[in-house]
Amino acid sequence: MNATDTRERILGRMFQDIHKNGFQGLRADRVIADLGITKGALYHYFPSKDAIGLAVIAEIIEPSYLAFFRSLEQAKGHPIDLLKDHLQELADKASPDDIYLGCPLNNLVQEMSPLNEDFRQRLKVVMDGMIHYSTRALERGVAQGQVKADTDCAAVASFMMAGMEGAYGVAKVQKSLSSFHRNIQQLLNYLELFRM
Amino acid sequence: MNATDTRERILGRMFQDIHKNGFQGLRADRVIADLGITKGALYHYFPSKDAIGLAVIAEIIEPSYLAFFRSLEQAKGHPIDLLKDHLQELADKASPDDIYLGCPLNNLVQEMSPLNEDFRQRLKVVMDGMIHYSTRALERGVAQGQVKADTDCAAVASFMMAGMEGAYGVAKVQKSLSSFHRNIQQLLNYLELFRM
DNA sequence: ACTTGCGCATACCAACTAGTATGTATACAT
DNA sequence: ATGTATACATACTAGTTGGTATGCGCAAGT
Repeated sequence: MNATDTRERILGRMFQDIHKNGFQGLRADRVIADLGITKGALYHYFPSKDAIGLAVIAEIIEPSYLAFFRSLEQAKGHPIDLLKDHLQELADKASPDDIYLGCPLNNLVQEMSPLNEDFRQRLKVVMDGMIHYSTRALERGVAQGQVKADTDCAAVASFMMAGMEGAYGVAKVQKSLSSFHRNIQQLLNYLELFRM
Repeated sequence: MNATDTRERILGRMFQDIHKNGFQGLRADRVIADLGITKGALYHYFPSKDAIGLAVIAEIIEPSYLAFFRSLEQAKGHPIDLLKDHLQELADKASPDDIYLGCPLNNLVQEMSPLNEDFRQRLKVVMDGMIHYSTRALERGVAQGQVKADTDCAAVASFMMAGMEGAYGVAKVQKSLSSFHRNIQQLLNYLELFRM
């Protein structure tokens, strides 16, 4: 096993532990014991606990969340359909555990935004990115006559994220996958309003 | 100062500290030092840290959140207007700090639902209550011809909560009051769809 | 062969943190 | 007056937690 493997193994488990317990609930000792490594390895790769959290955001959360939204730039098709399909896919792929543990991005936003400005700015980059690419997709739709001309694309894109995160939150406290599906369905209905 | 005063002073500060730092970030020592009392007083009223959190939910969060939604049972007026007015009031009254720290209910939901089943169930009671009373208000609206007959009242009520919580979350990471207003406005537009 | 630096392991610590054991002043009932 | 419960204060502890200091094997460059 080479060096990058160890680093990525650490990050992967840290992500999982943060997902379950939150960043403040993350116990580095627990994770490294679980991985069968020691503090020497951990602090060889990361100078502090905060650095671990920021690396998880930058190297795991941001790429996975932005991948789809970046792809909108090159995507063919009706932007409303593209966005709806993505939400539908999120709903279809969501396991009970995904719902129970919640959206990793949303969890960290709720927990860390008021506590650590570095975290907030990193998380904001992800959120702003998702909104930005969605906005642009809708604007192209307007230009191409696929989306109603009077649509406030930025507002719709922003509310799509809000609805998505809110759907995760409500489903999380209710521990209910069907609740998530119902709320995503309502969000899909909302998006449909802006189709030309 | 009598006994109930002390207990309520403790709960109030605990609520504030949880609001800022989360339950896992709550430091009882910090709060009691701030209040000028000692551990003797704290553990006289609460057997454990968990008990403090549950008391905060039951005695502070639940009453304040459910007050409006319970009032819907007796309220006169168009249910869509009642719900919209409440959301508008939330938006109008929200201070930058309210946005920065987020919705206390939502914060606890995100943090504690996967970690502590007692917390989750307490929080679920609040959330279910809000949805329940909103659903009933919409259903009365259907019966009175104020709300479209084919409305899935429970789904709309549920999504209203999701949209509200999501609006808090997006605004929180963006640290932006105007973001909150924009998203609430979109939620108001959504609700308007169901007016007869 | 010898140094250098990487990739860890071991041992340790200081600070914290929830919780406890015990004492005590005051109010109130008897 | 005396017992009793309430409402705290003081002092302490056990367990944890992030972080550090140090050492060591090994691979690669010279």
